[in-house]
Amino acid sequence: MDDKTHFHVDCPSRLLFEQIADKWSIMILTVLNEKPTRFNELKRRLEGVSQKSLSMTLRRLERNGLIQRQVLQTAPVAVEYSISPLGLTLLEPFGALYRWTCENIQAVESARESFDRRV
Amino acid sequence: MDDKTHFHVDCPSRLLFEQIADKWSIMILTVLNEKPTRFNELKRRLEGVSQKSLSMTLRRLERNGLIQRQVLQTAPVAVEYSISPLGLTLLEPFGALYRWTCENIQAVESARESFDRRV
DNA sequence: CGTAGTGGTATCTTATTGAAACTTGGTTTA
DNA sequence: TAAACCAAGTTTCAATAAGATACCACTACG
Repeated sequence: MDDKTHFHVDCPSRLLFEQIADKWSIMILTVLNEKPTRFNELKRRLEGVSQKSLSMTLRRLERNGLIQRQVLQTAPVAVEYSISPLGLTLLEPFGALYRWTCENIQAVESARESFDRRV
Repeated sequence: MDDKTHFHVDCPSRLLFEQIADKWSIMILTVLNEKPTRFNELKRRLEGVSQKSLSMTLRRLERNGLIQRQVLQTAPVAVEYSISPLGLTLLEPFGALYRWTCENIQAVESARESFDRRV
C-alpha cells in the first residue's frame, strides 16, 4: 500500500505520446514555424515521409489545434498549412527535448556500444 | 532550390522518437526518479503496461544509458532499476513536455471537438 | 498531345504493440 | 513433501499501425 505516483490510463502522458509527440509532428511544427508551407514542400523538407504519413499527421495536428489548414483558391488549388498559436507554445518544450538529443546523442551512442559489448 | 531546414533520415529527432521519447519511458523515468524500483512494482505503478512492453522498454532504456539494472543477490533474486546520471538530465525536457500537456490538454480537447463538429 | 506538378486516397505488405500463456527458480503453506 | 505462489521475465499469436506503392482528378507547360 503506497501513495506514490501512479500513472493511470487517462494520464496526460498517454494523450501526449498517442496524439502529439511523434517524430513527424516535431519536424512539421519546426518547418511551419519558419513560414506557412504547402503539402508538397513539406514532403520535400521531410526526408523519407510517405504521403500517407504526412497526410495523416497533418490531419491529426489540425484536429488537435496545433496547425491550421487553408485552401487557397488558386489554379491549381493549393493547400497551405501554418502553425497555430497553440502549436507555437508547443515548440518550446519540443525544442528543449530536441536540444537534449543533440547534446546527448554521443553519450547515448557510447552507452549503447558498451551495452552491446557486455551482452 | 532552398537552404531551409531539411530533416534528413539521420536527424536527431529520429533517434529521439525511435529510441527515447515513448510513453512508457517518460513514466518509468519519473518513477525511478523517486527511488530505485523493482520490476513488479514498476508494473503496478504503470497502469496498463504489459510485461513484454515493460521489459522491452527497460532494456532499451538501459542500453541507451538512461537507467541502470542491478540484480540483488537476495532470495528470491530481485532486480532493481534506477535512473542514471544521463537519465536525470532527460527528466527536465520530459518534464517541460509533460507540463505542457497538463496545461494545454483542455485546449487540445476543445480543438478536437470543434474539428469533429466541422467534419 | 504527353508530361509534370498539385493534394491527396486506396491498397497491400510489413513492423510494432499488446494480451495471454508459459518458464525458471526459489519459497512459503498445508 | 507436494501444492501453491511470487519474482522476473520470454514466447506466442492476434490486432493495430506504419510504410511503400499505385492510383485519381485536376491544371499548366512545351
